[in-house]
Amino acid sequence: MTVPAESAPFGALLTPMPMRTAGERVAERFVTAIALGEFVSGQRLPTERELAALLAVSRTTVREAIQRLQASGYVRTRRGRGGGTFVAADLGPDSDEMIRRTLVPAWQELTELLEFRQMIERMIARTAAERRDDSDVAAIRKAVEAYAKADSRDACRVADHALHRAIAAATHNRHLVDLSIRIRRQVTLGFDAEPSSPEVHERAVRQHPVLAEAVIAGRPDRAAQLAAEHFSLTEKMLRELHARIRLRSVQAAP
Amino acid sequence: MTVPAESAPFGALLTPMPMRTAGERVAERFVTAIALGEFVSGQRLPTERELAALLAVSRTTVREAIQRLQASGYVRTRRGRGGGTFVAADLGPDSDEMIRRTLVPAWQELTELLEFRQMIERMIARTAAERRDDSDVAAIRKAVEAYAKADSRDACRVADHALHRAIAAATHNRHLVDLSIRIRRQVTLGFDAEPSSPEVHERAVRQHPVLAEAVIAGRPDRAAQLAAEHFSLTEKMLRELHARIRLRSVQAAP
DNA sequence: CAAAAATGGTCTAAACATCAGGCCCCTAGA
DNA sequence: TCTAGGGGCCTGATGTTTAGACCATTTTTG
Repeated sequence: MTVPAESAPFGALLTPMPMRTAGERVAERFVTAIALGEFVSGQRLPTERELAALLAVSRTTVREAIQRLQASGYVRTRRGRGGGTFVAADLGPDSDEMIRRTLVPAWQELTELLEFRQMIERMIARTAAERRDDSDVAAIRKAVEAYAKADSRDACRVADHALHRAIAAATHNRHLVDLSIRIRRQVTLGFDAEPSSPEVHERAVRQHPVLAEAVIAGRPDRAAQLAAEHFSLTEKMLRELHARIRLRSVQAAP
Repeated sequence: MTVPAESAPFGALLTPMPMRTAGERVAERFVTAIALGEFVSGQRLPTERELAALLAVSRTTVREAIQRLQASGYVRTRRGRGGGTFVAADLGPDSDEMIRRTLVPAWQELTELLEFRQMIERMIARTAAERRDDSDVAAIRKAVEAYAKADSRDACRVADHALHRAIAAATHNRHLVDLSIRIRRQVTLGFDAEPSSPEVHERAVRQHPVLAEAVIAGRPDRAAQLAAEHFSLTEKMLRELHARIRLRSVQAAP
């Protein structure tokens, strides 16, 4: 097999180097953090000067990132003493009308996304159950306890994220962890956080320790099964929400 | 567990942003590509002007990268007509040492990436076998035929890509398709081709139609199994490279 | 009430990165 | 010898990032 130097030697083979600016990358990091609940609604971010120091970047760059976040509505800033940059309290759609505008066009997309997540998380649970070591077990146990203690909605969200992240970390594969986070971010931004209802929350509360125990006990098949069930919750809720909205929509516009 | 707002309020989110220049990143890409055998010893790289166009980067940047590669001894350049940049023909006794210096820090990363791909592609194959419809089958058949007809190395790459993409498409989930493509890009570090050797290619040629048939026949478990085997090839190559380097290192420094 | 303090907002000058393009020099092959 | 195809080099323009000073606004404090 000779190498033809003419046909398409490297034509389709070399890919452009992505060149994003520091400001873009910083902003992206924050969007992810906010979507994941690392910063809860209303929370104040560190001051621009602190952020600059922590991120090892100039204040100008930090400001560029923050301005992007403002423009996208993720944060608001207040000036003066006691001011700062705050995570927007009213992230995402809250009225049915907004939900319809935001959600319905993306219905197919969201369905695929949630299905995708279910498959990925299933795989993560299985792999974690196969590979977890003592420190993973400790981290998962800690996360389960934290989840049990969470009371507010934000706290739940944070604890939920922490738990699933601990499980993902037990796979010892950074890409699985990143993918899990990325999907979660996408799901979160698609709604206002995860859609939640009392019964969903209740089921989640029951399922979490069971899933965690399956991972800890090293039972891959069971963990995978439980994860699949667990992550079907959101999809179920979404279907219900969709049905409800369509119903109201029909009622409202005869 | 309350969130201590003082001790370690933020996780990995507020760590320094790495800031590498374009030249550095381009050079890294080449080092990895050379180490994985994408460019064989003595092979001529595209001209600087071509690379600039392909990588969507200025010639200055390409030159900076090439100068780094020269300084590290990976490539030599010859001027004048018929000249160009050539992968060092005698990646001599020091070459493994150099490769190790550049690559070993990324070794864990590469291993995880390939492992990740294996898991994802396995899932894709299984899902495709479960969901393929008639048009998917037609597309896969067509891709298999095209692959059989491919003679040149480049044609093989293109056909390989097309085949795996057709299988991914049969999952009917856009995210799986995107992820598959993204991983492929990452694995080949922008060279849209696998690190290859004759025996790897031979095995791939044998495995492709079998995998395709399993998907077409709707045998999820078998398809998953075959995909896992198929995508272990690259990982195997990497392991061998790793072993070789470690061996020489031990021999050289008793 | 007035001053101080803490914050975001603005500006400037400099260093650095990147780019586009032209021109020079070197060399194999016609 | 001449020429085409390659790397080597230079310049000027533009964008990015930085450090730092200073301004504006608000809360707290004396």
